Formats: sequence, C-alpha cells, structure tokens
Amino acid sequence: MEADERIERATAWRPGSLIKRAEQALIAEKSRVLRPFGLTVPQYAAMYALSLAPGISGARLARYCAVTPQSMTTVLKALEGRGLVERHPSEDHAQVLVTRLTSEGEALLGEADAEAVAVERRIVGAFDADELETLRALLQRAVDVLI
Amino acid sequence: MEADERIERATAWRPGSLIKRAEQALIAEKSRVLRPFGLTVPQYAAMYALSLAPGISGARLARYCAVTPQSMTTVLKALEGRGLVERHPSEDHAQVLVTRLTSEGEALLGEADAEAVAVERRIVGAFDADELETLRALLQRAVDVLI
DNA sequence: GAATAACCATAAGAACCCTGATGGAGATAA
DNA sequence: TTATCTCCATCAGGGTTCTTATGGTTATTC
Repeated sequence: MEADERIERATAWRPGSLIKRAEQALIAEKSRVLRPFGLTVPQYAAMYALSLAPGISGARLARYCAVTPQSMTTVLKALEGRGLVERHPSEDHAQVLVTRLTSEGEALLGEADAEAVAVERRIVGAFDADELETLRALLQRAVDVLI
Repeated sequence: MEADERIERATAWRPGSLIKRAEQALIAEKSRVLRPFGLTVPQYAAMYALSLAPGISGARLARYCAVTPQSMTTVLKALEGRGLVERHPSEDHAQVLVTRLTSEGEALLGEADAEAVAVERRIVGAFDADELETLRALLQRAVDVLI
C-alpha cells in the first residue's frame, strides 16, 4: 500500500519516533525476561532502587525511578501484597513510610536482576566506549532542549 | 543523602535509563503543548496517521503508531466520541472499519500539528545533520539488538 | 511563637498499554 | 470443497501513568 511510504516519509525525520521505538523495544524485552518472576518493569525498578537505598520513603523512591509518587504507591502496594516489600511508619517522621525489601524480595530481586542486567549488557555490547558516550551525550542534549 | 550517589553510580551506565528519560521528556513536552487542544499524545499520533492515510483500518493504524490494535481501539473510541473521527464498515471487507478524520478532526489536527512539529523541531535544531544521523543510527542499533 | 514553604501519603478519575482469548471474514492451497 | 492461514475487531483483566486535590508533618523564616 502506498500509505506505508507516505507515512514513513512523513515521520522518519522526527527524532521522537526513534526514541519511542527504542524505549518500546527496551520495555518489551525487559518485560519478557522479568515475566517468569512475575515482575513488571516498574516493579523491578522499584525493588532495584530499594536494594540500593533500604528504608527510603515512597516519594524519594518515586524520584529515583522517575515516576510520580502516586504511581510509586500503586507499584509498592502490589509488591507489598506479594510480600516482597514491607512498609512501616518512620520513627522520626510520622508521615513517612519506611520501605524495605523483605528477604523474599531480596531473593527474587537477585534472580531477576541478573536477567535485567543481561538485557542492558546486550545494548552496551553493541557499542564501543566512544559510541556509548556519544549516545549518552546526544540523548542528554535532547532532554535538555525539552525540559 | 548518600543514597543519591549510590543509585546514580549504579544506574548511570545503563543505557536504558537514558532512553527512558529522553522518552519521558518527549512525552511530557508533547502532552503539554497538546493539552490546550484536549488531545493526548496517542490521540494526536492516531489523527496524524489518519491524515496521511484516510480510510485505513484500525489494525493498520495501530501498526503505524506502534501500538496494539486493542490500544488503538480505545484511542479511536475517544476520538469518535468527540466527533473528531468517524468509522464505517467497509464495503469491500465486512470485518473492516474504515476510519477517517471528520472536518472538525482535520481542523483540530491542523492546529495541534503545528505545536507538535515545533517540539520535534526543537530537538532537530539542537543537532547538526551529522549528529542527527548518528543519533538515529545508534538508536536503531540499540533496537536491533533488542528485537 | 506563628506563618510559610517543603515534604509526605493518598484518593479520585481518566488514559494508556499490554497479554490472552474469542469470533468472524477473506484468501489460498490441498 | 474443505482446511488452513491471515487479517480484523473486540471483550476481559491487569498494570502503569498522569492530573488534580486533600490533609498532615517538618523545617525554616520572620
């Protein structure tokens, strides 16, 4: 159909579509490797950040994962329901919920992280050091002109 | 807090986080400029593709916009409810719904597209031709190793 | 000490996206 | 002609995300 080329020609110059495709492919592949563990990508990201910063508040966790606090709340509720994380009121700040991985959470994260890291390594392995730095710099510039 | 640097150091090498930030910034900015028109980014994308390929089926439209047919159905229902697109059974294929922009849809798209294109131009303007081609090639390579 | 700003958690509502599964229609090959 | 493959639309269910708004707590500032 001729519409294919017409649409291709009209959208190919837009950098946005390239970035979208890359992000989509990344999400799809990570979802695939995480599915056996019953984890979604945002759930994995939250658990990974929790492993690096145990006892963090939900709001800080949201900032680290680049989502809104409301989104993080729903993610944490799902994880809490599965017994992978636990939340308790902070002793210092009454309105803060201290969040930690449970031992089951740590065990599951250990397995899942190996798969997730492997996906990232596949990307890293496709570039040399210079190319990786170039990609980083170009994407950063795109972000800078957008914000 | 020390957790900031620890998380930063542990995630900075992952290309996935860079791509995610870029996509997030892009979505956020496009959402912002499209909001006055009452359009979301996927709704705009669908209308834009429809303007290039009038009378296309929902399934083909979904492929062009890189979403599932189910997602496209919900997008089109919203647009249809606002009178921006219309869908009629095809005369050739009984199971196909021919989809077109209404005149109001075309008018609204004309205004919204100017804003959306401006966002893309801001990105394009931040790079020279070589850099743009490099970004395109690097992102394409990342997609290729993931698929 | 009181006002202000900054932070935290959360509810409500709307969109989006996905996977999985169902059912119907057209085209092709045995 | 029948079986199969492909394409289309859609339902059901789960998960993520956002905006908008509310209410409470802590720290700072006047």
